[in-house]
Amino acid sequence: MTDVNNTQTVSQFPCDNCLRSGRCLGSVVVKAGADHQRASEVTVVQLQRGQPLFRTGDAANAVYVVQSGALKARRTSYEGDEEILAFRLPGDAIGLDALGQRMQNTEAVALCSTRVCRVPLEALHRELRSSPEVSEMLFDDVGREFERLHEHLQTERRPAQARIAAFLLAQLKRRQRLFGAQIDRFTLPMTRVDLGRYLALATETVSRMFTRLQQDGVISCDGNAVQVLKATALEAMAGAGAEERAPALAKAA
Amino acid sequence: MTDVNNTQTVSQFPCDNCLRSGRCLGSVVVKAGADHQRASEVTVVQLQRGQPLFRTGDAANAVYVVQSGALKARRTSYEGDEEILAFRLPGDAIGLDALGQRMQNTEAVALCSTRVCRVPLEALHRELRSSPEVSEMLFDDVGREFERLHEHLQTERRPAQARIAAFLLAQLKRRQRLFGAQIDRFTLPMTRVDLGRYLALATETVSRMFTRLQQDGVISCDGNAVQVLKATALEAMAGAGAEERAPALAKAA
DNA sequence: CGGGTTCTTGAAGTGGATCAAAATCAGTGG
DNA sequence: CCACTGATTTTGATCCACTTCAAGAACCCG
Repeated sequence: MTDVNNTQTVSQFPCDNCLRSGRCLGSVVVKAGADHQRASEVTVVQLQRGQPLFRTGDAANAVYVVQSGALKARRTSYEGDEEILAFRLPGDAIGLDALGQRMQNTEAVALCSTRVCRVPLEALHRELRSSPEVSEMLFDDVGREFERLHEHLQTERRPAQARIAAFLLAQLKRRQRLFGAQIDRFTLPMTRVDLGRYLALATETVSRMFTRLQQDGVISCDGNAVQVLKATALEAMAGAGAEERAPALAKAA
Repeated sequence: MTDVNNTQTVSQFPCDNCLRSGRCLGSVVVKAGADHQRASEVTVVQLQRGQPLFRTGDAANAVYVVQSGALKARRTSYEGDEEILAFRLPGDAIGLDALGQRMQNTEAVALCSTRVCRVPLEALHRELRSSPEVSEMLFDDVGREFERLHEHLQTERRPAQARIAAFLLAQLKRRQRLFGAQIDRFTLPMTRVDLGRYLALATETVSRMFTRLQQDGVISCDGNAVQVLKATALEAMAGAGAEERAPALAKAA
């Protein structure tokens, strides 16, 4: 099956190959439907790097949950260039911001090969009335997204170094939650440019901050592969901003 | 009736004295309840200037709708000072961001004498299942709030002048929608300090921008009473930022 | 191996923060 | 009605974090 956008609809059993099976909005809707002997209209969409899940202005007739891969939620600024509002990782809901809207006013683009679960609004509305689990899960996701936006707003008001530190920490914790392990290395799915557009920093500044974090021995990284060496130092920077930098700065002559 | 916080619960018929009667989340919940012969648990709360509707950490067991007056939604930044996430005017919902949460992670404080409609989450959940109007209205409010946050995020990435212009325009349009008339003057319920904390600008910068807007003849204002003289100029500034300022700048020697 | 992105590094310019201080305003009580 | 106190606002001068501009360097892919 292929839809207008050349996106692939993969399976009729959306949760079959999903890491988060049973713990996402999609799955509770599927389950609620099944309880009433309804065929699920929830489908899986496969995207390639750079491919949009939807564009600004598209009819907002579904919400989505990321199964694997990563996407960015973007907008176009007044000056005409890209602004990134969020990165979406497995388990994240997409499109909640269009709940009351007719149209999408953001654009969701895959950062790499990505699999997404599509939940039609119609099904969501219907199961919302039949199952308290659905409304609970929806409220959870909505609340989490508000919380993330509030945090992000706060982050953007802090100095560059703190923004990067906060971002890396968030990524780290996100992966740890996702894999349930104490990992310390991961690969960022987004470019420095994307990161700048998410954190409201010039690309050059992002780059400089990465360099600095490496010099200070807080992280080590090769391209987008990052290893966090001193999580506590990151936390300190994310919290405390630029008041005081790490002690390791006696090196220039 | 008086509750723990010294807030006054005023009436058993919450919509009686409300300008927005019938066009808000509270009223559809009341209506849905009434349809099932249920006594409404929706109540009205009266607040004085400076009085909190709820504090960070309070149990999140209700959402609210402003009937009259104004509030600010605040948080404490890492540095310990106030950050303002939103101003709430009549018709606005408060507390949607805590939908999936147990606790409030913001604080809502009245900016002046204010009347708020309290909708217990329990009632909301219940009527959500009985009435599609409720879920529709809720989704509307949630979507609008996401949209506002996205806009705000974009606004904060723009130069100071554009932020102030965008803010004033938003206020103007808000009042026009509220009163259904083409008004051009209104009184801001918040101080310059509050405004700075909302727009992520130093108070001094806010003040300077107001001065400049007056010098350029775009607005005229006496304290918090603002009159918009050239709405189109405001729009241009909100859109175009500081690339080019109004022509009237040949005055310094 | 060429040609495009993406990333890094350096030097210079600037918007807004910060510091400092005066001016205005809002109560409050004599 | 006015003097007094504290909060809010305004204005000026200085400073700095980040942007912008400019150029390499590294990477990636056909």
